[in-house]
Amino acid sequence: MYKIAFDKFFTYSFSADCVIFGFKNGEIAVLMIKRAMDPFKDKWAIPGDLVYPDEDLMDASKRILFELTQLTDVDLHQAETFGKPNRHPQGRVITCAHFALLRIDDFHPQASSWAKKVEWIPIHKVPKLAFDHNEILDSTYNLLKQKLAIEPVCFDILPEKFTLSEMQTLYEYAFETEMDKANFRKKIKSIPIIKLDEKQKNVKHRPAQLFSFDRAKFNEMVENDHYSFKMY
Amino acid sequence: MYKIAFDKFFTYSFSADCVIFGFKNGEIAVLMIKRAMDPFKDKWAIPGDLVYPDEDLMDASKRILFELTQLTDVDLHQAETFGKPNRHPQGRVITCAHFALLRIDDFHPQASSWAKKVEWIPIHKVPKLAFDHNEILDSTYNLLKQKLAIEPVCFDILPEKFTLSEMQTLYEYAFETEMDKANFRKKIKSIPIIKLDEKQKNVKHRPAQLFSFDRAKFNEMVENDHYSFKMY
DNA sequence: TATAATTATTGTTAATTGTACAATAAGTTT
DNA sequence: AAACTTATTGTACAATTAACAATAATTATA
Repeated sequence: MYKIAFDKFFTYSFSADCVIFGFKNGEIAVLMIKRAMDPFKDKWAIPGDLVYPDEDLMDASKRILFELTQLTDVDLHQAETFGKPNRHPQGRVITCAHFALLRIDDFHPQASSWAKKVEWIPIHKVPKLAFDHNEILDSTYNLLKQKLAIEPVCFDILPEKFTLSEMQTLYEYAFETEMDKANFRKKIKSIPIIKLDEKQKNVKHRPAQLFSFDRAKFNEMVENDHYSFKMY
Repeated sequence: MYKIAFDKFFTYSFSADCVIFGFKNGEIAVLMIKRAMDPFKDKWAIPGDLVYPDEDLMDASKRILFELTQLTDVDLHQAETFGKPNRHPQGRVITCAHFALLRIDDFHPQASSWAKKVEWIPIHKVPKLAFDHNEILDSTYNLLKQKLAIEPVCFDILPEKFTLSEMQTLYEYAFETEMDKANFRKKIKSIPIIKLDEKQKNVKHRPAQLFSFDRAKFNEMVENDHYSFKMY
């Protein structure tokens, strides 16, 4: 087998990046940190750092996300791996992107370690980022859109109690298309959601009915009936 | 940043694996090599090896595939990355799986380097493999099935000239479901395929019409009409 | 208090697509 | 020539989608 070159620092290392998506004010946003150190000091970046030599990738992602943003209990999934030899100015770093969807209101990220700031940035307002992080973000956002079409991940990013209009707005934002209200409701008829005894509050118009996702029923349906989630 | 440990060979290295799919005799098959060296000597494995420190991931995949099987001009795509700390008995090796679909009849793999044998093995007859390669194969095959549902990749794996029954058989095999012939033909009506002036030969029954995929038309349709490929 | 404005929710119809199954066609084998 | 096998086309009905109309429940305003 090929021997790694031992005479240079950083010749061959591996990192994990965590692309965290949320939904707020009708926009999908991504959690970014401002770097407190070089390279790319003061630039916005996706939270990420090197994986320890004996550490599992997923464990590393969770540790790194916690170190930089203090977030815990985030359900991460693997995305694309980026390995251009020159993507890191200080040496060869191959990085494996991970992503998660979470309810912004239920989490309270705080900058720590070498992260100077943490902030939710709407996906369409993300500036030029450190390293190849714009490319990583694009790839991962595409993956998110694909997931939204075939898995019930919208309920990971919507509030626990949501209105049908909020759900529709999420899909309209992600798919960049306007949908008919009546038809949207018919389209989602087969998804098991629970009509709550609660309505929207503090809105300047007729308050909408609140719903929540019936995950147990959904899992049961998938097992029994070959139900498959489809939104597009 | 974390420093990689320099005092052990193999502490931290990176490999690329190439999962090559083909379609023959009504079965999806995968190209496997028999290992000529330890660890897992004489076991079947997915072609793969270490990435050079200054080599791009995709370049590495192509080089490695060529070194082990002599295949060139294979269109590889990235799949999942596997990074359990103990997945390689000799040290930490993170591997990035890649996959390709090709027309078996157009390629002639030959074992070379430390590959003792190369062989197409039907996906449902794959034995216990070296390392975590069964897991890698499963993950990549799932990706293939997902692609078959939403992209016209079936035409990469079917012969250049194919019959509609062959196409149906491929989908029936991948989705593990029987389909109605008449309805299958209606379902694919919107996919641009060219009816050739040629029929099947050397069959013991009425020969079927041959078709080929009209990729130019397909690309045009995607651009103009928001056409989207859907098979499920 | 009535009316306008806004958003939520439900309904109606026609067009499209999917499903089940029948019928016919074109070859090969006996 | 008849039987057999597979290819190909057609038909009728069900289910889904899409466009658009209508109604309901609130809040804001005159």
